[in-house]
Amino acid sequence: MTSTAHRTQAQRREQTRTALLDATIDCLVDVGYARTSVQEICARAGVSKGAVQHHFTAKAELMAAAVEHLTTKLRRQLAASLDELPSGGTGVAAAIDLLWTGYSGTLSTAVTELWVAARTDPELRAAIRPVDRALGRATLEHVTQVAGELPPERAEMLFWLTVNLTRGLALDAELGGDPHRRRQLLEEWKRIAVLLYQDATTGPS
Amino acid sequence: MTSTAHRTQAQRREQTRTALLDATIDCLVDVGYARTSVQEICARAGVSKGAVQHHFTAKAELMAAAVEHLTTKLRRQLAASLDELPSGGTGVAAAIDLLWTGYSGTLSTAVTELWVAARTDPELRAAIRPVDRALGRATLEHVTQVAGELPPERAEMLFWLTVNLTRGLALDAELGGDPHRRRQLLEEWKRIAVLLYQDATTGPS
DNA sequence: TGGAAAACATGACGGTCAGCATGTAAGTTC
DNA sequence: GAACTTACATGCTGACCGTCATGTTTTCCA
Repeated sequence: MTSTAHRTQAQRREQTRTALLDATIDCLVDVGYARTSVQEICARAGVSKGAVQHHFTAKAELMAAAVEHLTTKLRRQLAASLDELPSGGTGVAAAIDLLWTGYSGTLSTAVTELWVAARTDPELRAAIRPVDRALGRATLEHVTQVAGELPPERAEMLFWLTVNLTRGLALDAELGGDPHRRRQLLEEWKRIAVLLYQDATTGPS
Repeated sequence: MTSTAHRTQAQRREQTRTALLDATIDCLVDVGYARTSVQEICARAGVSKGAVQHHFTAKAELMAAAVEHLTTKLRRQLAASLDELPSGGTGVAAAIDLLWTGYSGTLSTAVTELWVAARTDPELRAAIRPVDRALGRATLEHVTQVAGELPPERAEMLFWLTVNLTRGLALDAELGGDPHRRRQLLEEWKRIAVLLYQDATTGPS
């Protein structure tokens, strides 16, 4: 951790800025969007309300910045779990596992909070949509890179099915659904996906 | 609509109570959980804050009651769309459509709001869990009744996969994702499910 | 080395929130 | 029809919210 002695202005700025954004994410995960107040955020970040005022003109702007911060973090995490995979395309099942770990972590929990909040907040929604779409495309690329050679149309279908299923499962997990059943469902889906993969490569219907 | 003249006490009570609960649901759908205040609710219900105070000791209790109100409404809606189906088991695809319409309406939007809020609110969570589990079981029964004769284990698997996929799709819909793609994904999933159904009946792996 | 500028802290303001005390009207009971 | 209970309305209170005006510290530059 960088010391507090003799930091350049850019360093100071960047440091408290990321501290604020990280604190915002923590807040979303811990207390939810409804109770994510500026006071709570800067309490966790260890700065004053004046600081957040200096960096972001309004709370909405902070949230918009948090969205970007979140997606870059998610992308980084995705890349990291990609590196951990055994080399070479390890198939559809591995790709699905990848997506599940990506969509079931704390970062995605924060994303879900923002998503649901954005439904009734046009400003936040406008901030989220492009970033999320970009993340989706990037993830699709990374995943197809792992999944092996599928017909691109079929791969995209499988990807979006998996993403939406995973999001649903993540929601279930958030509310303390049965983890065993989730595991079972995911395994079943992997079986199905592999089966479909064979269909698509050996003989398209 | 019942007139306001000469209502019995029980009628008065029930009337404003449901008015409050309906207003709560409207509020959740329109402005989201974060901005669902007691004032806003009783403004929509056309009653005063004293009324909600009289019926529910605290806001949390109102929300808990709203959860029950919601699930009973959902159950009613499910039964209604069941009646609209052509008689006899119309297969897996019809069952999936049924689930999709159930999970993509405004009622489910409200449920999602409460769900996400409940993640960080133990009290609300405790109120939701049992009711939601009961709804899940009831829905499973109704759906299997439509889906035709599947091995019960297989049917339950398909059911939960569909539910979670549908919830993910509903989330996507809430944020203004591409409706065409959602339709496409749902059709694809129906194709897959029917395929699996054949597998399960003709020859289990 | 001293002044300008950026980064941050402090305190206050208007507004809204949930909860409560108290008052009023409608229905019930005798 | 009068006492009584229930259903609801009104108005207040303390707390918290986001925002802003103003002061203080830190870095930068000449």
